[in-house]
Amino acid sequence: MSTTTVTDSADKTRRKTGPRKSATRSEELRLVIADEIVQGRLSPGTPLEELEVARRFGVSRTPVREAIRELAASGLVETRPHRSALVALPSLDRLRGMFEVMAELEAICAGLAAVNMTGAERRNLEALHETLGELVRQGDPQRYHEVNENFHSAIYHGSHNDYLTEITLATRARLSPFRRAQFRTLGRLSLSHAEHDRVVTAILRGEKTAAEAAMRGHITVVEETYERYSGAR
Amino acid sequence: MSTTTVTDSADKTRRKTGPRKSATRSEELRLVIADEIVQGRLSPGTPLEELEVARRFGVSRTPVREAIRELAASGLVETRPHRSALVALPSLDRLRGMFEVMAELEAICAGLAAVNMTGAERRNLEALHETLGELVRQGDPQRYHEVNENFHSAIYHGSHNDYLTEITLATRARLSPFRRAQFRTLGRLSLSHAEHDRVVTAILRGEKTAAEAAMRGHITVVEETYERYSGAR
DNA sequence: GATGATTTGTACGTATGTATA
DNA sequence: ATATACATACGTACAAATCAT
Repeated sequence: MSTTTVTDSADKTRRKTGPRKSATRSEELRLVIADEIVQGRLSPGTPLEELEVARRFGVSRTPVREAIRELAASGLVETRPHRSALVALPSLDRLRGMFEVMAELEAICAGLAAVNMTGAERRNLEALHETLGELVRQGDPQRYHEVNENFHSAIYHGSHNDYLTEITLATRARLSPFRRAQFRTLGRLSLSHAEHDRVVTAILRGEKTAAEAAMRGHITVVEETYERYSGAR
Repeated sequence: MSTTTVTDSADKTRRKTGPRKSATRSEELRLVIADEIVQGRLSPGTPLEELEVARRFGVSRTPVREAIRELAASGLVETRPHRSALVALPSLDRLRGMFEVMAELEAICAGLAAVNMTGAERRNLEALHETLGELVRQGDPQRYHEVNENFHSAIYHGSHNDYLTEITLATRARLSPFRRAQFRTLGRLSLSHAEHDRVVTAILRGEKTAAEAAMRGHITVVEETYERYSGAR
């Protein structure tokens, strides 16, 4: 039998409960696929065939097409007319450029955060930093990675510039498939934390230029870590 | 020169002639609508009804929907589920943030251009600068505006960082509907050129930091010009 | 607040373009 | 080189949501 009329559990009525599902299928697909790319469950270069994706999610090709269109515009996938979309696979040159921009964007965020963060935001940043210190001591790369994301996000938001925060998050998402191996070694973990310390100190003191420099250095080191693991291409 | 020229009869077959039309209707629509927004022919806040747009271009709703989706992802239009898309109308606060980011992005471009530009690129930048000087003397705001776009684009490309160039161009496009009144006064024209001079001098000398500072100052002044003309909102 | 009109969201069929034998 | 296979591009029909009255 065809899979039409999905029945989808008798609940068609409006449910205010539940984890805030997105209103349209396109949007839901976009979020799920983006997450799969960012989390690395879909590797760069993987083709996204409309029919295959549609079957996988039990929807028609239309919302799939629209989701892919938006993912392409946001840079997570690449499309060419009359050919299947692919999970984005930037050249090494382009990746270098993206890392360079990432360092500058994060530096700008840190500089603005040093000036604009509220007292509560500064205390929160300090707390995150201390948590990360604990995780270094415990040697937990997995959780370090998670809290590290929050640490950086806190600085983006601390800039009090929504547009800056958006493009920085977008760039981070596009780079995320290529920095997976970052915290494999404990040495890198502890070095990262030492660099964070310089960033936090500068921000808490309100020293804009120092915060920028510290963050720029931190991100550049991250890039070098990537280049070592990725090898030539 | 081709003498045949069959005067497009019912020509549905492949026509290699013509001004390189884009491959798909969606893409063509996206480019045309984006241009209308950037050029100011579609004002911020204008609704983009799918059927109306479809009729205007003589196509079905499908490619219109896809074009609008991509424009939304690039920030030129805003969409909300089950409601018509609108030409983007950012709050004044958000606009300030976007101008702030623009200044930083252009500063980064200028700094990298100072280091990375080739000899040919430097000569081309100098030539553009001289042309702009001519246009100031002639008092031609219209053409100044046009060449000014090329001047800034030349610096973006001079960074030799494609990703940086892309997000800078995208931000400029999103801001363009809000800096229309920039060169209304001759005083502004001549001031702009004086600022350019500092930028060009620093770039030609390869002085990264000076180029960044000069460009940052230039863009900030542009913002202030905007704020004066736009009024409170 | 309910109802009809309008507009968006999704499904599906067919045309068209691309790659491969 | 022509033909064939296959995926996307577009159009159309209908369902669902929003809005205007």
